Amino acid sequence: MSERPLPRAERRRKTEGRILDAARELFAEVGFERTTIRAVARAAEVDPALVMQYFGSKQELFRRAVRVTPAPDAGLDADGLVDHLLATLTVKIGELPQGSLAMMRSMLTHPEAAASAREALARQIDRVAESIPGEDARLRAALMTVIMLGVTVGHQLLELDELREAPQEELARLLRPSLRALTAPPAP
Amino acid sequence: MSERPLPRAERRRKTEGRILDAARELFAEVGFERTTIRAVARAAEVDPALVMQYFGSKQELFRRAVRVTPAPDAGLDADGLVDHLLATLTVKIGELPQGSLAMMRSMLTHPEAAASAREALARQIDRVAESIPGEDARLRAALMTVIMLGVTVGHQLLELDELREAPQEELARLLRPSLRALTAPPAP
DNA sequence: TCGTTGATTCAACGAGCGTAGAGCTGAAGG
DNA sequence: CCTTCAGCTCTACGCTCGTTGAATCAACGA
Repeated sequence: MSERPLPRAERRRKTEGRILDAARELFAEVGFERTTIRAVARAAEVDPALVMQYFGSKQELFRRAVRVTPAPDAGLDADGLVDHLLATLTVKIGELPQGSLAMMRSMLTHPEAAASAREALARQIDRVAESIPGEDARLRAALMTVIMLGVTVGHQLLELDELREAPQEELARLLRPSLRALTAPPAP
Repeated sequence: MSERPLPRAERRRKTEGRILDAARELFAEVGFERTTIRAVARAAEVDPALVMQYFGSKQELFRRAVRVTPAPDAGLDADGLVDHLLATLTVKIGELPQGSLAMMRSMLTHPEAAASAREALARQIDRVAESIPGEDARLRAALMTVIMLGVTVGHQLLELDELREAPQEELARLLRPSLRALTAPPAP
């Protein structure tokens, strides 16, 4: 059997990665409160104390695990924006970065996750608002954002049958008019 | 000072009510996990053991506290339905029954709250689906429901500034076209 | 080769939790 | 007035959690 001893640095990197993966998965599945350091350690096949040594606290582990990548997208016109949002939804359905799921799972019950979610949503609202014209663009952008939030929560976290069973393109097709309705100021 | 000793039955009723009110408030504010029996007891000015005596377990206290009133509404046509949903939103903004908030707060992290939320949403989807025509009525009803869910979560639980600042009628006005877009099958 | 250092584990602490059972107290009822 | 009993409190058990400091072990540098 080849028992090549890994170099120290690489070993450390891999272990830390295993811990972070395990943490992300558990946080996404059951949220911050129900995820225990001990369970993370077990899943990563590591001693609980090691998790503390590497990350200092459960809070910090959560912070590191849910680091959400801030969606790099350029300026779009209103129609392109809607397509972009719906595409995001499609991605989400397939395999939304687990870090985001972890944050969303905990955002209603964990103060820091809530703050983090508010921040991420505010960024998204800003981006959307830039792409749509009209007076109350920010408010309409917020509504578009929480609509996407509702769909994602219902689909990914609550796992509603009706949404689970529908193919992704169908969801996008049905949702498009609802989002478009918010890209321009409504007729009085 | 009038120190009229209350009759035993009434005293009991009032105490139980105080406990349930305190529980509802705490569950709505911080969710199931972070709400402790001890904190509920403190808020109700009662001994923790009494809470157990009355409700048997924290789980059962939660069940009793979040009993959600199942919205009595009759058959409506599509337009009436949209107005009804938006009116619900308006009510929610003012003072949504705290039991519902408590359930929603915990639905992502507490298994039983999740089941309860799924059930409530399924009922709502059924009711909405009955009022709209067309082939994939159920799916469209589900989307309308999660849209309302998203708005409520963003507004009531995450307390997004953009939604908090807007008057309720404005929200309803902007949201109406998005919901209407789902009451009929879309043009191919 | 050998001491050093960093990765990893062991064992335990202190706190907070849900919960249980015995005990107290004053209204109810004869 | 005295007994009874329901409403309520006191005290404590057992468990799990996050966290810590010492101990172990293997890779590294000289």
